Amino acid sequence: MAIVKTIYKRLLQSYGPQLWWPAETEFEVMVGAVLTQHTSWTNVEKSITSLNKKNALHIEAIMQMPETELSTLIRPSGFHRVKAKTLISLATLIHEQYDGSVEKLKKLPSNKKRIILLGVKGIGPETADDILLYALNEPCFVIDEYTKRIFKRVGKTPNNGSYNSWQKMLDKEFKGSLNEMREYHALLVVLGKNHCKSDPNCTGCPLVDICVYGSSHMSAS
DNA sequence: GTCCCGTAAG
DNA sequence: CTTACTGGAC
Repeated sequence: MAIVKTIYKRLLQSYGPQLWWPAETEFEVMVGAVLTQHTSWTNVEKSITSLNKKNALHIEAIMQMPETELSTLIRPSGFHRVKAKTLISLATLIHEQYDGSVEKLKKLPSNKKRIILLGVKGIGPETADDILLYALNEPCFVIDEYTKRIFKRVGKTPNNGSYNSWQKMLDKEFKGSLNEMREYHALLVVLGKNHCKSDPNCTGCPLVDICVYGSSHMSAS
């Protein structure tokens, strides 16, 4: 079986369904996707909690909130000034162009949705794909640092290292349902946190035997 | 001091 | 390509 499918099966078997994204609403998924940029999820949770306490985890509240107040609320997530601008731009876009309805956004063709998201300053390809996958029901491969690191070590790398070439390579080899695409990204993140860190910990990794890096780093120890 | 589910700007 | 953006956990 092709390596990309094999890895999915292994990870699902090892870790079970992850049922991502952890959020109450689709807009909350979007907020979380922005806040978790280069930031650990535990810090994002602090921000989400603060926003919830202010009853501010919805489009109108974010849109109307003074930038300084919002940036204070999301402080634990880091890059808070930049991220506050991004969240206000995103909320304003949905409010003004789509009647404040995520459902309207969702109904647009997938390529258009992606272009719209990428048009928001502060939303790049990874965040756009997170939002497409977990908020707008659009199956796609999210290419984050974990994904690249894991597939590089396993021995599966695209011709050039661009975001698009990674995505094309993986989308081509794994045509999954929406739910499977959601699970795959979640499972790769779990593997990245548990084993495939920048300083790798191959002991107990469910992929050691099929990983180029893992195979050459387990014998000696 | 290093690492977090990055992005924009120079 | 490099650097700025930022704070919290370990």
